[in-house]
Amino acid sequence: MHSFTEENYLKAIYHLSTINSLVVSTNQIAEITNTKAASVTDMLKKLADKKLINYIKYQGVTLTESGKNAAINIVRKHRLWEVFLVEKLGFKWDEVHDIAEELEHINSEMLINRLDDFLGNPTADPHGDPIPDRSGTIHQKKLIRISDMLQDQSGMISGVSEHSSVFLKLLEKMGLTLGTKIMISELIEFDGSIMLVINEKTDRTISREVAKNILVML
Amino acid sequence: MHSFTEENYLKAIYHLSTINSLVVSTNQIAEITNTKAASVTDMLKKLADKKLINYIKYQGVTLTESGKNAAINIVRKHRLWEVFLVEKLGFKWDEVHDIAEELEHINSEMLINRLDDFLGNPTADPHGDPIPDRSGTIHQKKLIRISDMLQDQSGMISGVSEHSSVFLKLLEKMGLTLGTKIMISELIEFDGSIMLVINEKTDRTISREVAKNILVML
DNA sequence: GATAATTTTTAGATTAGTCTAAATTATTAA
DNA sequence: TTAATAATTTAGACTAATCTAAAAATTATC
Repeated sequence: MHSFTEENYLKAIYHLSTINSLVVSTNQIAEITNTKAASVTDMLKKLADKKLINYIKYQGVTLTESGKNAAINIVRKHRLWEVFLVEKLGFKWDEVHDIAEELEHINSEMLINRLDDFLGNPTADPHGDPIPDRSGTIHQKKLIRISDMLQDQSGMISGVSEHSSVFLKLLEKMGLTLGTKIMISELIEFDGSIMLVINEKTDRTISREVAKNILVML
Repeated sequence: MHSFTEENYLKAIYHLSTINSLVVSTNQIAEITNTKAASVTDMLKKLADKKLINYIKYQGVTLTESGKNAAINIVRKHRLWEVFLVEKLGFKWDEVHDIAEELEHINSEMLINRLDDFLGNPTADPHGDPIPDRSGTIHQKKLIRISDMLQDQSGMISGVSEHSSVFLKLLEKMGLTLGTKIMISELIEFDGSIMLVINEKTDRTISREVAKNILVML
């Protein structure tokens, strides 16, 4: 098995590689792992020795097949535990991240597969992110940002691209939680804010910044 | 918070202090933590600095009030997770120890109290060991070993003092699980083995070694 | 109560993960 | 296309937890 720390680096590299380019830089990793670039370099050598990443000095890293599998497995565990915390223990969607960060490192395939069954094999976590199945396959639905929608388009809120508690609490307060139906009633030219109708009833205006972080299934 | 390792030492000291004397020796700790005495000495200094133990060189250690609270909290978490694994995920009583060893270090009071409620505030784990309540109080029932019972005495199996998978599987096979009623039908002088009647029906003979590790409520 | 055996501690090293500061390589911009 | 800037790596050091071997203290034994 990989150490707690190695797992966190793999996860970080994986997440970064899904955002922009597949190739991830030392500084990017340092930033999201809250470490310094020098520490990252040390760890990259170690992960490369274990054939979990492809690493060329000064050129950035990509995950190998085996590194990617390890990373996806951690993501699977993280998201299943989040579902458990929300569905079974009654946590709110903005409260589960830190606890799941710890739980994701518990090592037992049997445990995680039984948890998966216990939860009814969910396909998405409380933030709408897809849960990899036990073979590592991720069934990602096509989602677009509200900020990319056109006038009169409608859809259902199915994910978020910002997971901070502040943001999630705000969505809650505005009634913009997962499963909510929305329709774009107007695009405000002045500041890019967007007016929408929630569940065919309520009117609401959201800032462009908020709109960019809400993902909708058309 | 205390480190993973510190927690394991506290737990070890706690368990040892409940077996024989309250005062625990360096070598005893080394044995159950799978480390060497020299390593234990180092850690004892650290725990003493943090006022978690009372430590005098060469004289052994006892837990302070704060050390004991920390230890009991870990025991609480361990046992609640064991109940979860057995009751909710369908693990057998001989399969849960190692996973609970990992889960017991997850740090969140809210998590553990919600888990407690989710499980219906159980008072004993799958091996019959008492679960400390959220204030740290342990309601230990009076149990005696089968090996200490007299001819014709009867009672209900309510705990075990040996937690190895081999032993637990054996009990399972012999029908001597928690909740089973037994009656001592004969004490064999020759080898100390014991004949008993299970649930007023089945006859069975168990060795003294097995009898010493089964706990009964009269 | 002196000596032998056992237990415990100290000394000095090792490994994983981290850091700062300096050196090196890559990128940007004039 | 060279100089400045930014990113990355190396060098050397630190902390937590561990180890072996040797020294010191305690306990047991005669």
